[in-house]
Order: sequence, then C-alpha cells, then structure tokens
Amino acid sequence: MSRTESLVALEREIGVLLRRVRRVIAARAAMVHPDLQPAAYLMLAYLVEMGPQRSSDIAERFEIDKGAVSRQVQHVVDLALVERTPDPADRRASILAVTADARRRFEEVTQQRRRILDERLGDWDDAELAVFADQMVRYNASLEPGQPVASAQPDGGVRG
Amino acid sequence: MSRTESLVALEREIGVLLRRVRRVIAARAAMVHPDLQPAAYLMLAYLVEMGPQRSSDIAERFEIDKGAVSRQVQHVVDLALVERTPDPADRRASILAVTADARRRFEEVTQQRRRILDERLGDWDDAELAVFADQMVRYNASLEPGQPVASAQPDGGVRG
DNA sequence: GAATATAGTTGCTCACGGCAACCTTCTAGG
DNA sequence: CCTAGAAGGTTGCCGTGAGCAACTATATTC
Repeated sequence: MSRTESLVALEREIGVLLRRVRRVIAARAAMVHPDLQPAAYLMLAYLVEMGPQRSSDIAERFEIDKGAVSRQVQHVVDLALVERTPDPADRRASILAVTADARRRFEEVTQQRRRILDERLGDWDDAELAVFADQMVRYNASLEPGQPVASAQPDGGVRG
Repeated sequence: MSRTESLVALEREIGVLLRRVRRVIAARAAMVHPDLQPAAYLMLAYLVEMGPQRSSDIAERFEIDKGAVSRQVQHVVDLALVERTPDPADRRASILAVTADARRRFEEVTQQRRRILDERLGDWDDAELAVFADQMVRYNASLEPGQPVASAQPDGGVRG
C-alpha cells in the first residue's frame, strides 16, 4: 500500500468503526448497570482506569463540551456509580471517583467481555495486538489539536 | 505489553477516538458543503470510494438502521451531492451515485485534508502507516457480527 | 479591589440512530 | 394465478448525545 492508500483506508475504516462501535458500547453499558448510558460508560471506564479526575480533565481528554461531561457525571452520580467530592485545593471543582461497588461491577463485566473480545481477536498474536494498541495511542496523540504537527516539533520523539 | 494490557489500551483509545472524531468529521463535512451533516459525510465518502450502492448496502456496511440511512440519503440528495436512480433489476430499490460536482468537491477537500493528516502523521513512516491501516481493516473485520469468533472456526487456526 | 479566567451547571437546539408501522415490490409454495 | 412472506425504503416517534451560550461561584492577576 502506498502512503496515500494507507491514509484513505485508515479514514474509511475509522468511519466504519465509528458507527459500529455504538452498538457495542451500548451493550456493555447495560451490562454494568441497566440504566447506564453508553457515553457515560466510556467516562466511567476512563475513571476506573485513570483514577479520580475532575470533570474538566475528562472534557479535555475526550475533547468534548464541559456541559456534556457535566450531564454525564450527574447521570453516573445518580446511579451511585461515581462520587463527587469537593476538591480541597479548589472550591469550584470536584473530584470524581468511581464507587467501590461500581468498580467491582465494572471489573466483572470487563473480564467477561474481554474473554469475548479475546476470542474474536483470536487470530491476532500478542505482539500484533500490542503493536496495534500502541499505534492507536500514537494515532490519538498525533491528532491532538494542542499537539504541534510532527514536522514542527523540535525533537519529534513523542513516545518510545 | 501483555495481551490483556493491549486489550485494555485498545478499548480505552477507541473510546477516546470515538468521541474526538466527531469534531473532525464535522469540520470535514462543512468543507465539502456548509450544510452537509457529519454522518452524511461518512456516507458520501463511502460512495465516493466504493462507487454506486444501494441504501441497504450502506446500512449493512455501517451496521446502522436502514431508516437512518434513508434520512441521510435524503439529506445528500437534497444537497445535490447524490443522485438516486431506480434499480432496473429491482423496482423497490434505488442506486445511489455521487454527482460529478460532489465528487469534484469531495476530492478537492480530501487532498487538502490529506496533506494535513499526512503532516500530523509525519513521524510515521510509510510501512508503519500501512501496517496500522491494515490492522484497522482487520480489526473491523474481526468484530463483524456475522463473522464467527475465531475459536468457533472449523479450521481451528486460532491462537498460540 | 477590580478585571478576568476557570470549574461546573443549565437551557436550548440539532444530529443521530433504534424501533415500529407502513407501502411497494419481489420471491416461494400451493 | 394467488397468497404468504421477505426485502427495499420511507416516515413518525423517541432517547441519547454534543455544541453553544448564559450564568454562578471561586481563583487568579494586576
């Protein structure tokens, strides 16, 4: 594949993935809690993995409106999946933390789901999967708007 | 990275990508036509690349409801970006084709946009990009619901 | 201490997809 | 043929989701 062909294919497949993934996420969200909204599931997953965060951190990370985050936070708080504690260092802010119960439920679902995913990706060997995951991280990083384009970077070595 | 770590990272990054990509797609859509809706842009891109298709093909490919496709088709037809011609072989169906004007505009935008993407991915060499694009294709294919999971395949060539 | 920036909330709007009902046409079985 | 059911599309209704803007409260800066 030429570079151009790669770029074309990449964009096409991201488009496909984008639309398909909705269903999958919705199914997972329901497994964690019957009333959990799909988008909020993603937020929850982020909190589970990254530990307590502020709303603004999430908005920044996902590059979505803080209003949207605010509503989703309210949603998961209502479901008792997340707790808001005031930030002692800044009284405007709150720290969001996944409740123990939610974490437990989340991990259960994750394990079960990971078995399925692992099966579906059965013909990928570990190294391939590692490369792919790494490239996804790198791809996201490359597209970060704050990030200067690669050619403008002094040292370019974003990641190892 | 262990296999599990790879899977975790993969899912997290897909979640991030999923939410970020909205903005990007919206910006591109606007470049093609100021009134073009983001989702319809993806459909248009698919038609440009794959040639004339039926609505049902698109619904199947993207795994979304045919009603949603119907509305998006109507949208791009209204914008004169796509033409509907009755399928001679099946009078229920229509063939969707990108208009010459739309194709021209689309290609212009694509080239311009690809330059930007190419810059942003400047620190990826061609081979890496090819691998990544290939893996995206493969990943999507792996997750196709019609697709049997690897472990259920008769051939059994599953995984180490 | 006033101007300004930042964290979050809320109202409004539109984009988007799922579901179901419906129409039309095509296909199978009697 | 004719009838039953499947398939291609359209439409109405609804829930989810994000952007924008206005607003409150607290922090920061000069």
